[in-house]
Amino acid sequence: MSSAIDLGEQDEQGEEKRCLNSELWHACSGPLVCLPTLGTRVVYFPQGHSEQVAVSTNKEVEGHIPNYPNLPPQLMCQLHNVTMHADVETDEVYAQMTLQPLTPQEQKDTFVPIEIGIASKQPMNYFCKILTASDTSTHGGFSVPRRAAEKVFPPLDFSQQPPVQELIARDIHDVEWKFRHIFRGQPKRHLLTTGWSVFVTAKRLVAGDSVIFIWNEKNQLLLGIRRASRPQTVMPSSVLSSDSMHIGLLAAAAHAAATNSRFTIFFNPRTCPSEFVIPLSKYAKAVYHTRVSVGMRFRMLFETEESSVRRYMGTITGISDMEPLRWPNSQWRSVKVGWDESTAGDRQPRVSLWEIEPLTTFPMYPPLFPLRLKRPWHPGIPFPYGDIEDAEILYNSYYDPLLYPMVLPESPLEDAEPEADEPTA
Amino acid sequence: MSSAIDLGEQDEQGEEKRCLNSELWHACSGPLVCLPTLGTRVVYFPQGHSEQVAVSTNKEVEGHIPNYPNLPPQLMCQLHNVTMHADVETDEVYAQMTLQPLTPQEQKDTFVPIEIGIASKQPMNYFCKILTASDTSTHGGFSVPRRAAEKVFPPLDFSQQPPVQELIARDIHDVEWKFRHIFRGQPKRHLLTTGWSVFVTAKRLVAGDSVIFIWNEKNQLLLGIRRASRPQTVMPSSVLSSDSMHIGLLAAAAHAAATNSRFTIFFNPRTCPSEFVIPLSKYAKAVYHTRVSVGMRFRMLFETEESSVRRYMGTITGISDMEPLRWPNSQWRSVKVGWDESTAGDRQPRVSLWEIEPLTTFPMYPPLFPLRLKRPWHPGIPFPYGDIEDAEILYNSYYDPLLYPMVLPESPLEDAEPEADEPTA
DNA sequence: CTGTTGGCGCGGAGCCGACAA
DNA sequence: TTGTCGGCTCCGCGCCAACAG
Repeated sequence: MSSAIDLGEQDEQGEEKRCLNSELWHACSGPLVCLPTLGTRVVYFPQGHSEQVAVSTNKEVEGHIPNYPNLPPQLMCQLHNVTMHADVETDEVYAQMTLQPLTPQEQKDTFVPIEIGIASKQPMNYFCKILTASDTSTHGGFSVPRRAAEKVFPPLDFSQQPPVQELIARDIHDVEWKFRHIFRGQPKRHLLTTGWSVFVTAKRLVAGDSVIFIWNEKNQLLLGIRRASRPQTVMPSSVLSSDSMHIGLLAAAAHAAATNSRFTIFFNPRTCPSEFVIPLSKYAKAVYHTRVSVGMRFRMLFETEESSVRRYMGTITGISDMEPLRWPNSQWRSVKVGWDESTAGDRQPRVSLWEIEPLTTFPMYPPLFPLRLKRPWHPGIPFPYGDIEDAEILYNSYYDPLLYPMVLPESPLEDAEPEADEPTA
Repeated sequence: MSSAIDLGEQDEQGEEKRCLNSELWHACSGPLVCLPTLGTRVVYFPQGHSEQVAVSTNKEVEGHIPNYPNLPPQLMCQLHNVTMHADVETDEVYAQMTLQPLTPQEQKDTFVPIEIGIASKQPMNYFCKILTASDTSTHGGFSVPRRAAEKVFPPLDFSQQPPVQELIARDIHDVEWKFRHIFRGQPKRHLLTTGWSVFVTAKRLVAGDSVIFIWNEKNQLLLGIRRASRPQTVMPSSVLSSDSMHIGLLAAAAHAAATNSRFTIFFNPRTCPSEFVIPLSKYAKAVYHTRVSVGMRFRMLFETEESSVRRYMGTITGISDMEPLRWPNSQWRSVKVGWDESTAGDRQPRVSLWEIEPLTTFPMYPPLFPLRLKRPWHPGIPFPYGDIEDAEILYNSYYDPLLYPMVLPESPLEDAEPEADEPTA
């Protein structure tokens, strides 16, 4: 029950619609969302996946979750499939990925590629407007900001009085919507009148939601929506308990890791606090190439309400495991931070290394020869700072995996305990 | 995001609304739905739970699902909580249950109680009408069947011309809806006019859906809906893959069974093909008290479109495991049947013993003294017909657990294999 | 430049009985 | 008994410019 944009091989689930311009999907997802490239190697974080489920179901884990000792906090995988989707009911965008954990041999043979994912190619001719009360009321139409209209709408014929034209825009399901675009009033302004209210009604838009218009290279007008209400989106509680969902994602990943078989995940960019499938190269660069220490200043990108990007500044206050018992030696949100601005409403108190940009860059010392790293991030053995709470200085390695091939552990599972189903504490 | 009707102890999830008349929930669920009683012992069937997920997500299991050898096909549990809910968006009814697998000691001490669940007390003064095209069009109101109006609506004052009154009905979320009830036209008929269309719009009703009006003992008018479209209800595919959901429910139940801890399930009576949590007494009566054989005739209750009940006749064509590899010795849909009427559209080709009513009843031979059954339905040891495909005659026991206490296996897990995460085939 | 409001006209929501099934 | 339709009325959707921020 969703439209799909297939980025690669055959979609396993027989989705029908494809070939929709992925610009619209990315525009709806936001400027910071970046999907990994099909066929490349990625790192999957069960903790991040769990966070998404917790946000989606609006419930933290309540019951007891079994341990999966063979499931590392970061799981290297081959990305076999990436498809973009949009919920038919709500137009909520999400991506489906098919991952396959790498065998020890594959990990050994791995060379970290250079590419770091599909750049979130924000289209040039687009605009995003937050709907006002007037835009969504039944009293009138949609007031188009002047610059927006001139940039993304076809030019009006100003010989007419008033200048009018019909706009045809396609939404993410490839459905056509027609609007009357008129330039009138005193002072003059661009308006969408006829056709606008049926769109608002059909999409159930309210003041505070946003619409996105895109004029792409093929001279097509695309139309997307983004809902304001972050809290409590879908609540599929009537299907499966949230505890079972948490167990399900962990057990599915653990099973796939144990058997080197494929598993499928969904990524909801609008609800998910942080991406939990990232390119291996991005991970390697951040973990082995970056030196961070307590007190260090950093920048981090955030999305604004108007769908643009701004930087927030902060200071690293600690480096430690987020969940030492369940996920020891995890890179997920291992950096504790404080934010400069007091209005740090939804900014997390913990971030991951690849999310931030340290300000004080140390000079790099490339090694004289390719360094062989003996299981540099094996979950079974501690990190350099693995036992240090709030370490003073952390530097992972001078080794640059983007410049030199990275040698990976020969057998990441060889000293792990047999998988059991036991309580944590 | 749902209303809840609490049947017992404190709801763990902090739901706010309660105390709604459960008559409405049962009316919306259908006349055959019967929830087990709080505090009693029940039998949980992972296979049935899996069926519900498959129907809800509209996807069969595609990937590979790990085995859970310690999870028996029928799991005896204590029922700690039962709450009735309705989805806020769709009014879809569902129940939440908290189950706790019994310890070997508890199973040993079990006496099968007599009660067999909350009788689905269909209220007396109610009616259910399938909406016509005229009922749902914007052209007019709702045509009330004469008998229905006279039975469940307050009597009109026929001294007026025409007789009119205002009806106030509460839906399952306790929201008030007001309607103008008038008796007019030539010939005279009961109609709901003002207020009806806003209800149809708000609930997104279409022709084919049903409405239910109930006049309960407290002189309250209740109003429920039932949607016609059985196929593809909610599709929460954007949260968790259906494979992960299947794994999740199995892993959650297996973990709870291994640790004797509580787990939570949701039951959707409108989408679920068969109830997968049934009272222990009902199970025991069907499995130990009933003799069935190939060729035997039986009756089974089904719900009609008009929310009433009718019997369909059929013949038993075989008795065997539905999924011999994954669920050996399972009572779930162990009876293969053929239906008399060729229009057996959605009637399953396999049913469970407790769903049918054999027509040829053998005389009962109560034992002279309480019979001690050594693990009569332990999953690790075969049933009397466990190795027989399409057995000619099956009789489980003359022992009647409703008349005599049933002695249960001392340790249902003692000879099970250690839990592993291995492929099936 | 753009959000909101008063004015107002017209299309469809919605009430009615007439039919017929 | 009740589903659908033509007729009719009137409410409110929706187009317009006038403001003001």
